[in-house]
Amino acid sequence: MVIARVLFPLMLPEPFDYDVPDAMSVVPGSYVRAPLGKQDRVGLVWGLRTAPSDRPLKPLREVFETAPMTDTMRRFIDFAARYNVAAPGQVLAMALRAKGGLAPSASRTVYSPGPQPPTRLTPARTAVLAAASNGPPRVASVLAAEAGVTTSVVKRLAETGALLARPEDVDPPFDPPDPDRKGFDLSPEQADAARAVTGATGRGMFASILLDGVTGSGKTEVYFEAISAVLKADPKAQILVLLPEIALTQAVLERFQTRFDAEPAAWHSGLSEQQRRRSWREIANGRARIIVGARSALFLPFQTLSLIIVDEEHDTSYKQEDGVTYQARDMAVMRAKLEDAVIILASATPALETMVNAEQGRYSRLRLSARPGSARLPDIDLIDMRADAPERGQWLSPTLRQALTQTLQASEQSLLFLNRRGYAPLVICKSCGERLKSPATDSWLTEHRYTGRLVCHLTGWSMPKPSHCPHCQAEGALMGVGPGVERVAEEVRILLPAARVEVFSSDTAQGGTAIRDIIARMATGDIDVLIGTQIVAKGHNFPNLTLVGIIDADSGLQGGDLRAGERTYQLLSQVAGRAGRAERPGRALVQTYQPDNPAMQALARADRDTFLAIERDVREELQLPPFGRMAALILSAPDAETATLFGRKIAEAAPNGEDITVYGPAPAPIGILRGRLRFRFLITAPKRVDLSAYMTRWVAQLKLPAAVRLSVDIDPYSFL
DNA sequence: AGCACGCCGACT
DNA sequence: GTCGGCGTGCTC
Repeated sequence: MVIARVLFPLMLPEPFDYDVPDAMSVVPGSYVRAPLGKQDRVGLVWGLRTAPSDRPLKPLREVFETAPMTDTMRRFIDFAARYNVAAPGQVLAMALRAKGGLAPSASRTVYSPGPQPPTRLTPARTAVLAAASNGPPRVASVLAAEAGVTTSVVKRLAETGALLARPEDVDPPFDPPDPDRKGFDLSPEQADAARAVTGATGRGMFASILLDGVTGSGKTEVYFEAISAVLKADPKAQILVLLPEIALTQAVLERFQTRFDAEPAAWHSGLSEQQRRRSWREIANGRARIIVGARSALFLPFQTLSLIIVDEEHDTSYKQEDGVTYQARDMAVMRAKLEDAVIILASATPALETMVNAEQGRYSRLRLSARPGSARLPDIDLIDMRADAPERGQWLSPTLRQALTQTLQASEQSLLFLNRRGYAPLVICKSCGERLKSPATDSWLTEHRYTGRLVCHLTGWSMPKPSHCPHCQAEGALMGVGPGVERVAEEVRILLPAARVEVFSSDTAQGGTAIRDIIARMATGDIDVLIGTQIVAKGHNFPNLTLVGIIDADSGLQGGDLRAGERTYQLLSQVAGRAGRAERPGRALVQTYQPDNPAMQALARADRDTFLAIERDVREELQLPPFGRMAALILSAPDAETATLFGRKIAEAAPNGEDITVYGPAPAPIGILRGRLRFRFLITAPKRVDLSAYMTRWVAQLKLPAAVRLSVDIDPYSFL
């Protein structure tokens, strides 16, 4: 008998076996319905084999007509599951996220003017015919409502032939894009880049290209040329354009519409169920040619994926943080490789990982320089904190204080960047000089005024701020030393009592809604001074923002978060992008104690490549990504005792691995989520180690109660 | 992910 | 005495 191995879009460890009825024809990749427990569920045939049945199997119920998923896509799902330490079914679920996409499109009857002249013209009939001859074919109820009559008039007219009734898909195919439509005239530089890109697509082989060009240099026009060439070369080719979710606006979709004279298939979280179903069906059946989507679009079951474009490839929103965690940009490169497709990574401020890949020859690199008159970097001034020192107990230099005051007076916005959560990164006793440390490690405790606790960011341990020094018992002698975002906010509020000041860190804004809310208020001008950790450097557009202050560039450029330096640079570039457009020069003030440091100098000169080269060397020396590997293991539990207990058990269960270091458990960056406590392990390893396999081994052997949940994050992004 | 089984609190 | 809470385990 023929046995089908069926993978369900569920968190199951492996595919299940089913009997294929004789009359049914299935191939690997077929979408099927199969009984699972009490119910029928949709699954995917992962493999077929002919074998005698060793035990009774349930039969498949139904095969869907949707084109089978390609072998390549199934290999990609297996790869993504293994790499990101997820069940294949969880990854499959991302590919099938469209309810009703497997059923053929529903159809409805629409009416347009018919061949026969109307007989027995009544006022009601005249009104319907007038409505029908005006505009596209519509359903009876709409037509009748417009004419102010009932649907029976429409139906009768259709019977006489005065109206033509025609079935129409509720989810119609997308119009084919026109590849011959002329785009903008390209500058010689753009034309060169376009030629290089179309040369790569023409070979029909895997190629990865970094399109490195500043804002306004015409990256979009270049990749439009590549899309056009691919559309022309292969009438079946599908093209995926990934964008950060916040960039996926109607205006952006219209750019595609204008360029190719057809609406692209969109894929993002804001689609209605019907739009989602339509996009999915057309993509899965290979009919949708251009797909514009957010990161999750990468997991759609394309038939012939020939070109992938990852726009703003450095954007941190490509990193999926909950459920199955993945980095869509990196997965996209792998998918392109499996599909023998071309991938273009486009950015004005490429991620360091991408730059290293380009440097090592894994990506070829195309550069576009700025058009004259377009945005340029803001004036970046280094503030030498030794000469221009703040008052005792303050963190803002006189120069920065003055700039903040001026900016507020001009009714413009300021943003202060400090990569330290909480109020103060160190607490000491004024009386005896004791530095409060975490009991388990030697690391300092951070004071959080927001919660009134002292927290160890390394081990997760925390306590309410004591009133006496635990060492000398002196009362009220404990003092926070050094700046955190909470303390800088305090200082700004004293300096500018009239200003609306807001702190933006993972402690004050948890979850997408809170983050969007604060961004919206900044964008509409409801905030005068925003003080934030790395979370602010996420690629937002604040038109009235003209001053950026980097409080402690030295800490941004070393230690803490390994991407902080990069983000400092991206943040500055971002103010730049606006300065040109608003015709108002942006200004950046960078406070540093080492103005002669080469990285600082590069930053001040807006010399991106030197800046990144220095960053790169630091990472290489410390064997941090992309030169080493990292993973996080996040444990969540309903209460502190359970979390602590299992945190210890999980730590003990860590397998031995050569050169693998496990840190933790420490409190996760978002320590409490949906009422659950979260702790986190960090794992580092050299590049040659298969860290995914290590994490899989670790997690597989654990026996945990259902209340304790684990998730693995390969190459985590948030560290604080 | 569903759905059932199972063992402890307030109710017609 | 039951109804039902959601913790645990299974689904080819």
